[in-house]
This record gives sequence, C-alpha cells and structure tokens, in this order.
Amino acid sequence: MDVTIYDVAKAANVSMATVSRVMNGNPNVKPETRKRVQDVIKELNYRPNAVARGLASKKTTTIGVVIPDISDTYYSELTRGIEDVAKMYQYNIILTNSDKKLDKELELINDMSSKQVDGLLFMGDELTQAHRTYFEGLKVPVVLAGLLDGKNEIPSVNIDYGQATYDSMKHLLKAGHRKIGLIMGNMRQLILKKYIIPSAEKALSEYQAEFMSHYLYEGDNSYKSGLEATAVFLNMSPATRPTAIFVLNDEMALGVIHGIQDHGLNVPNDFEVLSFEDTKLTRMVRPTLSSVVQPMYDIGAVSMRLLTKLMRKEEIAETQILLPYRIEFRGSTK
Amino acid sequence: MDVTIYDVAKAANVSMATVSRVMNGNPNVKPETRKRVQDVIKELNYRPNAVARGLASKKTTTIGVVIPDISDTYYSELTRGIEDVAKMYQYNIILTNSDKKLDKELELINDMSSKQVDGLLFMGDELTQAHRTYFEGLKVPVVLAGLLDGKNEIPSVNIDYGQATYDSMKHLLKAGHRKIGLIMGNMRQLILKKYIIPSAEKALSEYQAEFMSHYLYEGDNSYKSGLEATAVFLNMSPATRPTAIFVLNDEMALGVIHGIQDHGLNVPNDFEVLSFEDTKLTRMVRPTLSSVVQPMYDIGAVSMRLLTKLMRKEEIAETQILLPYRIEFRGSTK
DNA sequence: TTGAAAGCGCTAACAG
DNA sequence: CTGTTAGCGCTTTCAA
Repeated sequence: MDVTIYDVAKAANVSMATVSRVMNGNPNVKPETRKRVQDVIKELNYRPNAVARGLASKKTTTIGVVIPDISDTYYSELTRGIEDVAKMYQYNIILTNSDKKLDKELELINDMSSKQVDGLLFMGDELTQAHRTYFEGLKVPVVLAGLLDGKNEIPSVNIDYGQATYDSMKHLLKAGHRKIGLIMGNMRQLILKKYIIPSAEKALSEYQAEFMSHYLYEGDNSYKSGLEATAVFLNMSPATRPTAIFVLNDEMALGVIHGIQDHGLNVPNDFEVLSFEDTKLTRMVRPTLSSVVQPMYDIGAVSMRLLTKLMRKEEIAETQILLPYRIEFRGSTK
Repeated sequence: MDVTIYDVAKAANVSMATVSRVMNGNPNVKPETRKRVQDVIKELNYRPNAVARGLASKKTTTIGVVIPDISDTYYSELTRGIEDVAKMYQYNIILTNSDKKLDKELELINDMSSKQVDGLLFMGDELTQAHRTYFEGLKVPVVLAGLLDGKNEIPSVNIDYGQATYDSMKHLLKAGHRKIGLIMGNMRQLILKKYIIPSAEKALSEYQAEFMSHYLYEGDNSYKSGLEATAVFLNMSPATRPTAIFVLNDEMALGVIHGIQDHGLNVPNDFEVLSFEDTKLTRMVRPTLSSVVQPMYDIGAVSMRLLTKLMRKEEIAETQILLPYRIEFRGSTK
C-alpha cells in the first residue's frame, strides 16, 4: 500500500537505518547520502507512519487535552492557545470534552493513556485524589490550565485569582460602593473558596463594609443566570440592594447589564458592573463591559509550553505559574 | 513497564491470541476462558496499547478534524457536535486550526495522513483541486462540514443556504422593505456566489426591487466590521439607504445593531436586522437578534455520523446532506 | 475453541 | 558513516 521506509531504503540504495537517520535529522549521515535519500523521499512522496514510529520510539508526539466544554468561549480560546504552541513544537492534540463530570474525566484520562499521549493538559473544576491517582497511572507529564492543585504538586498555569478579586473589589470600594453584589459561576470550587471569597472579604473589611451573604449569588456561568441574579438583587429595597456588581464571567455579566436595563435602570449610573473574564463579549454590549482580563489564550499557550519542557525533562524553575492580569475599564464602570 | 497483552496471557494461562479475542469481543472463546481472562484483565488493570493496535490493525480509531479556528463560536459548537458523536462511536479526534490558509490546510491533511487517522472531517472556506488531491492521498473517508463540494463528489453536511437566503429576503420584502442591505462575511466563496447572492437576487426581483451593489458590504465576520458596514449605510441619505439589513453572521449583526443605536436610531423601527447563524449571541443583545438558525451542533454531529458510516463502508443513501433550518424571529425584526 | 507465528513500519542499540 | 538486527504490543491468518 503506502510507501514505507523500506521502499525508500531500496530506492536510495541504503539501509532503513540510514533513512531513519535522515528523517530524524541525525547528523551521522554523509551529506551526499543524505541528499540522495532526501531526493528519493521527495520523489516517492514518503511520509513516515507516525503509528509505527510511536510504537518503536514510545513517543507519539500527541498530547491529550481534557476540557469541560469546547463550545464555551473561555475554553475554546484557551484551546486555541494550546494548539498553536503544540503545533509550534510539532505536537498534535487529542481533544475531548468532560462536561466537568468526574467519572467522565477519569475515563478520558484512561483513554489518553491507551492512546499513549506524551503529555496531558487538564482543565476542570476541581482536582480530587482520584485525579491524582489517574494522573500517576498515565506516567507522562500533566499540566493544569486555569485550575489549581491544592497541594501544589501538579504543575499549573493560572492568574492570581485572589489578587485580581482584591483589586476589583478595592476599585469598587474606592468608588464609594459599600454594597457589592458578587455573582459566582460554577467556577473551580477551590479557587472560589480559597481565593475569591477570602479576598473579597478582605477588601470589604478594609473599608468596614460587611460581607453579606445575601449579596452572594450562585450562578452557573450562563447569560440567563446573570439575568436571574439581577432579578434577585433588584427585588431588594433600593436602600439595601447592591450598587455595584462583581460577576465572575462575561456571559453572566451581560445578563446582569441587560437585567438592569430591562428594569429601566442604568449601567453604570445606577449599578456599576465589573466582570472577570474578558472574552470578546465585553465589547459586544452597550455599555461595554469592564472586566478583569484573564488571558485565556496565554494560559493555554503557556501551559502547553510548560508541558513541552516537562516532556523534554528540561529544568523548570517554577511549575506553579501565575500569569499577569489587568483590569480593563470600559463603559459598565464609571 | 506497563502491563501488556503478554502479561495477561501468562497470568490467565492462555495465549495472547485469546486475550486479543476477548478484548475484541470475538465470539470464538469459551465462556469460562473469557471469564478467566476478563478477571485477569481487571486484576492487572490491563489497558491495550492503542498505538500497537493501530499498527497491527491499520485502524487508529482516531479521526482528524481540520477547522479554521476553534475560538470562533461557529466552529466550536460544530466541533462539540463532532466530538460527542465521535465519542459515542469510540473515536478520538485530533483537532487542528487552519486559519483558512490553503498551505496550512494541505499540510494539516498530510499530518493527519501520517497519524493514520481513520477519517477526516474538514471545514474551511473553499475547496480547491489541491484539496481533492490531498484528500485522495489520505485514502480514508472525508466529510465536509458546513462546506460544499462544487463537484458534489465529497460527502458533505450543510443547510440549504440558497433557500434560507431566499426565505429571509422574502420575509423582509413582504414586510415592505425594498432597500435591503446585505452584509457578507468571509463565508465560503462558493456558497456566497452560487447560493446566497443569486437567491437574494431572485427574491428581490420577484418584488421588482433592484439588486444594488452599494447595498452589498463585504465584512469579515467580526463585530467591528458590522459596525463599519452600518457606518457606510448610515452615511447614505435617508431616502436611499437600506431600511433592513440581512447579515451573514451573528457577531457582525451585533455590530450592526449597536452601530444603528449609536447613531440614535432604533432597531427594529428604523432598521430591521436579520442574521444568519444563531449562536447564543442572538439572545445576548437588546433587542434580541432574529436569525436564520444554522444548526451548528447538528451539522457537526451529522458529519461525524456520516463519517462513521463511510469508515465502516456502510451503504449510504445520500452523501450530500442538507439539514433543515428555520428562522427565529426575535426583537430585531418587527 | 485455542495457539503459534508472522508481520504492521519504524527506532535504536550494536557492530563494523 | 552505515548496515544488521532485535524488538515495540498488538492483530490476524493458519493449523491444530
């Protein structure tokens, strides 16, 4: 069927080993021989069989990507970053969606193991002991993207969620707000509990503002839940309801803005709204949405870069990477 | 290192062939033997090496997905459909972005060939002879998703773009509009030239409305280009400018709505806006966006389903599939 | 119903 | 600098 390394060897009058050397850029080949082999390769349009290669070398140049949902903008931008860097280093990615279901996640990790991936990039909500066990079974490097390992064992790439939250709250507090609604998404629980909420509390307390549980709303990252959260807040009396809202993702934030406007109120005059994601959606609303900029593409790209280093067993200075973030102020804040 | 089929064979006191049979559900195994082997498999936590399997069987249970850009909602929803069905049939997908660059696309097709994928799902703007040649080199089935083969040779899944355009224009014409702006994206050229434009012309002519080239704007699918297109239209005198705008994707349509509103005009009273995509963005604007519903997820899912049939060499009644569409009327039309 | 054995196409010692 | 050879872990005849 297809042309194999053997065909090339025969046509070039060398052994398969030499062809293999040429293919792999091994320097121990006489220039003339190399040239001759390369000519034959071109002529026969030989392309090595990656599967055979993988079996012989135990390297597939394929990495597994386990993601909650590729149709979610957050993850698709992240994935784009992953794939770009993977391509740069000649890796392919096997992509699969977990929907954040633990059993699915574990099964997918096993699938990746069968496929003999050289590394795994994992995204999800939470990291359990089961994950750690399965990762170990993989026997290849794993990097978490946008997800923290509570034990700081598994390499990961994130932003400093706590600091970003603190800065955001601080900004709203400085602007005079004391009643600040906080709409959470189905965000990584650990991040929420360990970083977001404590940091929000800290900022509030510095301004003698109380952390009120009825200003906390648990959304699910959807536009609709932003709308719903707003309804809850607007239902409070004007004296007690929040005057600013900090939302943990853009879709919900859009829901919040529209929810407020649907009630005949104004953003940012009646309510300031600040988001925590910064997809292109931020520029697709009126007023445009202010947001903490989470560099999704970069998180993906840096994760993949880190993974390549791990796979090549290079020395790594720091495996718990925090990328810089900033806050982009647009129309939804004053 | 890892437990192999040989370890299982030894532990179960059978030959590797028998273990292989058990793994592959071959019925020619005595129930007791099967049971014994299965027990050992579980006990040893044996998972077959997919790479070795691929080499021996020439089937990798992996399919290639070549897509313009995974961070584009249109494609990410489509990809989700692909992956869900792939998983259902035990296939993994190798995902890669082409950015619609011809040379990249061809190179990626070759990469997929090296990786020995069992099939290919291709998305892009245009299908050239070069594509056809590379597809043939692959020697595995190929399905086009959201892309038509002008020669009707390569299986594909789409909606009837011409009919959808005709219906849309007809709706606007019936509503009394005679000056209708048409904002094109960087859509598949063939589809544009062969289906969209002729169908728009047809509808217009049926209402004695002329097809005016200055009502045609070439956008690039971005929000910004929607804004720009609107500026062009609004620059025309109120007597000659369009009163309705048909836009070929949602992001641009959002730009159009905001462009109009930024000029102090009203949607749908001053301008009706109709889009052609129907991502969740349609519900994330005020007024909400009316749109032709392109079932992206379904296009992906059906493409993948078709590909599985092709890979199994099943009989296929129709390889040029057109999925049903509908128009969802929301706030941007009267 | 089972086993033996020959590959699948390539890499990687090892020897020369 | 180049060739020989032994696998990589599995599937798949072919015989028994």
